[in-house]
Amino acid sequence: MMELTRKGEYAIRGIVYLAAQPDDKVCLLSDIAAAVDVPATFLAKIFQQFSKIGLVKSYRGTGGGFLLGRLPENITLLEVVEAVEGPIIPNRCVVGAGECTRDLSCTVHPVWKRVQEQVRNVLEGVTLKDLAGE
Amino acid sequence: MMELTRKGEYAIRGIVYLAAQPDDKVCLLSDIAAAVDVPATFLAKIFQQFSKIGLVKSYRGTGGGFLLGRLPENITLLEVVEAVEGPIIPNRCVVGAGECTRDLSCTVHPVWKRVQEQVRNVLEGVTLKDLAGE
DNA sequence: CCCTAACAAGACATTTTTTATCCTTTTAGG
DNA sequence: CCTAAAAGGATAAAAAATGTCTTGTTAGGG
Repeated sequence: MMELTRKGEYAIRGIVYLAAQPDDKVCLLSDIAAAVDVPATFLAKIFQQFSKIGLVKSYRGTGGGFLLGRLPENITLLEVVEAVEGPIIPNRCVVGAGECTRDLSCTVHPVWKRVQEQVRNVLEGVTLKDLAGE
Repeated sequence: MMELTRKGEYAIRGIVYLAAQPDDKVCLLSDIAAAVDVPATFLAKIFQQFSKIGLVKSYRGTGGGFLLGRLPENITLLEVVEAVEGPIIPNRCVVGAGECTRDLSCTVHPVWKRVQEQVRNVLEGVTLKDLAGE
């Protein structure tokens, strides 16, 4: 339970690799994929998602590639994970009122809410700088 | 991400229902299923898992059915969830040494470990008595 | 202006997991 | 024995995860 998918793992590996590169080095997708051992086509999809929300910047054409959208210390693990896995929702109930028909009587509800908060807290407290190790 | 499956939801609903019953009332699976709005055949599988590890007791034949294996205050939500969803493992790495080849270099590892602990803590702090409301 | 390098985007295919259902077997009571 | 009820195994349908392929777009360099 609560397992990160491959996609999530790949996403983290890929962006942590970027974070570990010299500041404005532009990296080829193919190089990143090879370095972190992820299928290049799959990683492409992941980085496209990152690109859309500005987690990474991308350049096309000759000399193109990827680099981090912000400073590593300003990108949290939470952002990375939620970017590819969607919001952290341990239970459908947590989403919001109305989604859970047994809303009022549902005593489990607040428990999942707490789980959600705890997890988010941990992930929010870790930046790519931490993960890249300086 | 981190979403409980239907099975998990059903499991909780089912066993919380049991916990809310008078102490040694034996409940029919069909009644429980109807009450908590879960397919009876599916709930049967879930309760079989519960039964194997003693979370519930079952009796066959006429007058048979299910009741809680222990007092509601002695069964934690963690047990219930792990019984049907397996151990709480946010990331394959956390399982143990050797499972993750990039073990040593994996800076993400300890983060997931912390997530795991936080989640387990929350779920362990809630009992079926809490959930059944008295 | 064209050719090539590189990412973007969408459609498609495969595999695994989830979500069931059904049938047969076992156990127990009456 | 006959019926009630759970146990267990096999199977099936649907959804999600995982990956691939093809085509489009953008940019640089001769």
